[in-house]
Formats: sequence, C-alpha cells, structure tokens
Amino acid sequence: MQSRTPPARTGRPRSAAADAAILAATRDALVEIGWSRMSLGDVAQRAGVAKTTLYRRWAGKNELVVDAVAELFDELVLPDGDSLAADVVGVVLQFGELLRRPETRTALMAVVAESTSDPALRLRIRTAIVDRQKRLVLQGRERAQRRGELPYETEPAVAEQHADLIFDVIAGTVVHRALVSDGPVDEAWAQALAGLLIAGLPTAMA
Amino acid sequence: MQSRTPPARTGRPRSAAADAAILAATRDALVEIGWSRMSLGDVAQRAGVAKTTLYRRWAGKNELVVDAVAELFDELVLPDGDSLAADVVGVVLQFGELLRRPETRTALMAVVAESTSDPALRLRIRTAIVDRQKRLVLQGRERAQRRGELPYETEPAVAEQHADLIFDVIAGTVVHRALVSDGPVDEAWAQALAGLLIAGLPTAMA
Amino acid sequence: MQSRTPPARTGRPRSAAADAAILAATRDALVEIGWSRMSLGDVAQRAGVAKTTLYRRWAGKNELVVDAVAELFDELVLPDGDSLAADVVGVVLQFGELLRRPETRTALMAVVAESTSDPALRLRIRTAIVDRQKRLVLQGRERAQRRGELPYETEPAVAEQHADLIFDVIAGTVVHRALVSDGPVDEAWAQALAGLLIAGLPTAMA
Amino acid sequence: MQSRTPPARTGRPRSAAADAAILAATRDALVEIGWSRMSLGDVAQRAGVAKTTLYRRWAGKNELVVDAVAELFDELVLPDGDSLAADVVGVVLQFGELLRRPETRTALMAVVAESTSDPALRLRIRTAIVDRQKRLVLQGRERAQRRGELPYETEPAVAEQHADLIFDVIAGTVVHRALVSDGPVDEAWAQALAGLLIAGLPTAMA
DNA sequence: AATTAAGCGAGACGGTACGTCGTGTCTTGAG
DNA sequence: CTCAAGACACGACGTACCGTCTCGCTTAATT
Repeated sequence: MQSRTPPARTGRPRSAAADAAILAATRDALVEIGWSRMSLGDVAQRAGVAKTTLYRRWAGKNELVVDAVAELFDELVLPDGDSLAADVVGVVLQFGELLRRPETRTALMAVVAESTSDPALRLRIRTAIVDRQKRLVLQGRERAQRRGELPYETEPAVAEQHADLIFDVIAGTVVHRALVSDGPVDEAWAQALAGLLIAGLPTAMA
Repeated sequence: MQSRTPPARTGRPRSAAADAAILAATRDALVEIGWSRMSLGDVAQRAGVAKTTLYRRWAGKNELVVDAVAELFDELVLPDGDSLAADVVGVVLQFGELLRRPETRTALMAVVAESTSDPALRLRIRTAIVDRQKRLVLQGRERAQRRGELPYETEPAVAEQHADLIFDVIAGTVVHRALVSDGPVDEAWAQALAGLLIAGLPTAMA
Repeated sequence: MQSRTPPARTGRPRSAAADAAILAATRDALVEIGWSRMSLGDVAQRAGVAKTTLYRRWAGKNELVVDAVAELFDELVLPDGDSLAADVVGVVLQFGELLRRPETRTALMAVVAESTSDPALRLRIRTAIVDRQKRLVLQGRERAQRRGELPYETEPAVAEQHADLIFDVIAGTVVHRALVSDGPVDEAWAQALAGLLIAGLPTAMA
Repeated sequence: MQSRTPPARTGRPRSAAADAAILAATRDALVEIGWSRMSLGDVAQRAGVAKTTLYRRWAGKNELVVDAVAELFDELVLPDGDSLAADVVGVVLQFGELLRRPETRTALMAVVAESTSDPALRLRIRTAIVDRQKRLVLQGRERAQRRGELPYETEPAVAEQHADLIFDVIAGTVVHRALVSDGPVDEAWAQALAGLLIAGLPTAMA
C-alpha cells in the first residue's frame, strides 16, 4: 500500500482511470474483433484515450493483453467435493466455462502463441497466469490424501513432479478439448476424464 | 466412372509444383523469420511465385500455415513397441520432438489462437492436422487389445469417445508441457505420463 | 476483295468477326469506364474473346484505341456554306459535336497523351487521324479563293504552311475550348472564332 | 477578427516541407521515368516521405501531377514588348519552350486526358493551371489598349468572352502545333500566328 | 497565486504488409 | 494455326496499423 514510485514525482500524475479504461477496452475489443484484428488504435479509441497514453504504459499488444486477462483466471476455486473424482470434475467444469468466454480463449492462446518465440513473455504468462492455478492441484491432492484416496509422497521433489504432471494433464486436456477438438466440456466428459485419471486406461475402458 | 472433376475443365491447369514450392517456402520462412514477421510477400518471393498465385490457392496466412504445418505432423508414426506403455512413450517423444522445432510450435499455436475466433479455420485445423493423427490412437488401441492389455469395446460410439478423450489427453498434455510449462518432454517424463494413463493416479503416485 | 495474306496460310484462319467485335467493345468500354480504368481484360470479355486473341492482333492499349476511334473522325465534312465565315462555323460546330461524344474525347486525348513519349504512336495518330482532316482546310480555302474572299498563294510551300497553321488554330482552339475551358462549342462561339480568324483582333473586338 | 481557421486546431500540423519535397520529386520522376511508369511509391521514396503522407494530401496521381505541373506554368511572364504582335510572339515562344520539356508535355496531356471523364479533375486543372495564366491575356490586352492597338470594351461580360476566346486560340494552337502536328514553335511560326490573330486571314495570307 | 513539468487528446509522420488489380505471356484442350 | 479459358510472374495500387513524433491544452505539486 505504500507508494513505490522510485524517483521524485513531479508534473501531472498519470490518470488511474485511464488504466482501467484501457484494460476494459482491451477485453471488449478482444471479444468483438479478435486478437489479430484488434489494433491498439482501436483500443485507444474505445477507451477514449490517445495512443500515446497507451504506449506510455505498455510496451505493446502482448504485454497489454496479458495484463488485461490475467485477473480473469483468479476466479477458479476448488469446489467443495467429497471425493477426488468430484474435485477433478468441479475444476474441469470451471476451467471449461472460463474457456467458453471469447476474451479468455482468444487472449490466452494469443499470448501463448506469441510466447513461443519470446521467452520473457513465456515467463510472464507462467508467473502471472499459470503457476497461480497450481494451488488447485495442491489443494485437491491434500484433500484426497486426507480422505485416503491418494498415498502420501515423502520426497518433495517427486511430489512436485507429480503435481506438475497432473496440472499439465488437466489443463492441457481441457484446452485441447475446448479449443482444438471443439467439443463440449460438460459433466459427462469431465467424469470420463476424471475416471481415466483415477482408474487408468484399462479400467476406464472396461 | 473415372472422371469426377465436377466443373468445367478449361484453361491452363494450376501448377502442382507451385503448391509444393509455396508450402516449403512457408516452412522455411517460419523457421527463419517467425510467424508474426513472416509476410506472404516473403513466402511468394522465396517460392519464386507471384503473390497472386498464392492467394489463388489460400485465403490468407492462417490457411496457408495450417497446410504447411500439417505435412509435418504426418511424420508421426506409431513406433514398434511391445507394450501399450512403450507405444505411448514412443508417440509422446515424437510429438515432443516435433514441438521443439520452432516452425512447428510457433505456427501451430498461432493458427490455434486465430481459430478461437474463426470457426472455419478451426475446422480446417481439425481436418488437416488433428483428425489425421487420431490414427495413432486407433492403431495403439488395436495393438493393445490384441496383446490383451485393453478390453474390446463393442459399441462404436463409445469406442470413438474413448479415442477422442485419449487423444485430447495425450496431445493436450504434451503441448502444455512443452509450450506453457516449458519443461522437457524426455524419456522420464513420457514414462510418468504413460504410467498415469495406464494405471491411474493412485497407482501412479504410489 | 482478294486475299492478300502474304505467306501460305495454314491452320485455322483468324476470325474476321473477332476484329469487329473487339473494336466495338473498345469503343463501348471507353464510353462506359474511361481510358485509364479500361483494361484489355475488360475489352476481351465484352467482345467475347480471349485476351490472347486481342494481343495477337494489337501490340497494346494505345494501338487498339487508335484503330478503334480513327474512323469516327472521317464523318467530318465541309458544309455547303456560301461564305468563308459560314464554312468555318460549320466545321467548328461539327468538330465540337464530335468532341462531345465521350469515346471520342477520351480516346483522342488518351492517345495524344501517350504519344508525347512515343514518336511512332505520334506518327500513327497524325497519319490515321489528323492529316486526313486537313482536306477540310484545303477545300475551304479553295472555295473562298473562288469567291474572292482569299487571295491565291502561288508558292506551294507557303500555301502549305498557311494551311497547317489554320488547321492548328481551328483544331487546337476547338479542343481547348471543349476539353480544357469546358465551354460550349455553339453557334455564337463559332461565329466569334470565325470573326477573329477572318477580321483579326482589332476588328473583332471593335 | 483574425483567426479564420475554420475547424478544430488539434494534432500535429502537416509538414510544409513534405509538400514541397513531394512536388519536386514528382517533377523529377516525370522527367526520368515518364507519366505512365511513374508510381506514387516512387515519388514517395524520392521525396523521403511515406506513401501515407502523399495520399493524405492528394487523392491520386492525377491530382498530384496537376499541382506539380501547375507551378511550372507560373514561370510564364508577359515579355517587355513594344507592340501587341511582339507580346504575342513572346508568350507563344515561352509556352512552346515549356511544352518542349518532357515532364510538362507528358504530364499536361495525361491529366487532360484523364479529365475528359472526371469533372472534378477538369475543374482542378482549370483553376490550378489554366485560369491562372489568363493574366497574360489580360495584361497583353491592357498594354495594347494603352498603345491604341486595341479598342476598349466597356461591357465586362463581353470583355471576358474576348479574353477567353483569345486564350483558347493561343493556348490551343500552340499545344496542337507542338504535340500533335509535331512542328517547331519558333520565331517564324510565332510571327505567323501573331499576324493571323491581329490582321485576320485575308490580310495574313496576302 | 505563479511556476513548472509531466500527462493528455489529437493526429501527422516514416514504415511495412496487406489483398486486389492489370499487364502481357504461357499452357491447356478443342476445332 | 486459331480459339476460349484461365493460370502465371510482375509490379503498382490504395488502405491499415505500427510505434514515434509534434502540437497546444490541462492538471497537480512545488514555489
């Protein structure tokens, strides 16, 4: 809560309202016209702001969009299920719902695409969006361990590897289902995925 | 009985060599200058082809890149493993290798990102790239069934749902690992993923 | 009426209908869409002819247009006036009328413009269009001389210089009036011009 | 009382230097590569200016060339002659000289040709080039009237009609001589034309 | 209250790529 | 050898956005 503006601050301060208007306008523009067709001139006009103001705050489209969508992902919570399977289903459904919103799906994939040739952006995405959600896996595992559904892993490095893998599996699978295969992420599908994860292929297919 | 060319058959036919040259030039340009900086003028020049020729065949950058990248995915083959786990590991490693090549990772994510607000492009990606690779899942399942590792599913609709789910899980997980989590897709990781899929979480974590 | 095709003629002969159709289509296109916007593809399509056919007969747009409009200028005749002034007025009005037709005005100026940097085209215009109309000046002078309105010039070279000058004056003035000053070429204006030519400035302005 | 800038006065003002550079580059390009081969991209590059800047000020090639050439016509001055005939000869020779320069002849006829099917362009040519040079006729007439060579016309409308006609005659005749008949505009020819204008045909041919 | 320095809107600027169009040539198969 | 059809290499078109740069005008904190 303390001011961390490093140097002396003279002159007219930056408008806080402008920041909010720009981020909101960015999300609107993403929904309406898509990533590639969205120009920063558009965003500035929608926000009632000069392009200069926008470039004074962000280096480019990528940085702006990451900031504009990062907060949307913090809505995810681990639902109050009574089994590991229910927890998985709950998270999958929430994530699926998030990916149905145009601004989320478009912006997320756009910045991931850009990040394939921009390591700094990749890091920013991971810290600002992805890693924050690993808490869901950790919470879910802990609950399942308390219920006796999963064993305790004593080696911390191994435990982290497990968590990372599970996160990749769940997040990657839902994204692929929603954005590539273009199929619904509904109750039935979520249960099938949860069944596969918990029981393994031979049992799940039996 | 033979001629099924539906409309008229007049005028100079399109050059088959041009198609190949354009697709190859597209891949080269992707590697050398990246998706976003690559212009269709560049591609045309590299291919020794006029821009017109390019636009006569493809509607834009996205469609062109989908086709250019699609061919790369046809390299994937189901390796000659002697167990379901070995087959999964083999495919995962191949796919991981493919995603390490800059043109593949960049182009794939770029078109997926565009496709989030372009249903026609989404369909094209699915038919040109994704659906073609489901053969790997089908082959792998069949081998596993013959070995007795997996049961036979008699209901075709259910069988297809299983295949789709498995494909989403494997493809999505590998993409997420490679492009978002930014971790290596190596032998150890591939075995961990295969173990999870075959045995289920409780066993895999034990 | 005899075939004057110089070498042996083998293969399919050229369609005579095609020539006429192309020239007519050229005139139509000039009227409707103007010189610069008229493409040879347009002309070919209007004539129901392939572009190849067109290029087989003419070297380009300029040559085609010269041929297409040359004959229109042969309509001009020296009217049956009873004085030099009446003859001048009659010719001026006819020429003015010709320049009101869109295809004539556009095509004439277009080829003249092209000819400024193409001596061969300049020659072609002069022989195909301009020089043919000098007959009007020669006829008018002869009549005026017979009426006693103009003296006889005995030196042929001087007589030709006079005729050339008069032609430049009349043709140039009418073109400038019609196409640049954009004023009407009507009876009153024609009489004013004739008066100036015959009586000279001091008298004409008195 | 003073500021009559009609609309808003905001944003960066247009560079006056750019206008001059563009017009000069246009003239250079006309000389070096000719009207039809000259592209606006060329002009922009020669002027060290972006194409955008060029299109912000002119609607197209025609308008630009009209303005670029118009300045050249302002070089014309009424020479310090001591008779009406000398003044006419002086102006004719200057105009003939102007029409010997490739950029002038080509550009002038090209825009006139375009103007035959573009009334707005016709107006622009008239206001930017033609009407400005009528001053020469007005000055010459005034001098001749002071010398007693021409009568005073008291009716303004008639006086204007006279001036317009004389302008059409001189300008049209010189253009026709120079560009169509392709003859020299030299001292002898200029004197013949002046003689015709001042004395009328019967006297001039005597 | 006056000064001052940055923020602000507007929009012009030099660039680059776009997707389309026209040119003149070439390549088919049919006549 | 001609024809209609249309693909081809080339190159200009006019537009859109980029990110930067003036402009003249606020707007606060400092004098």
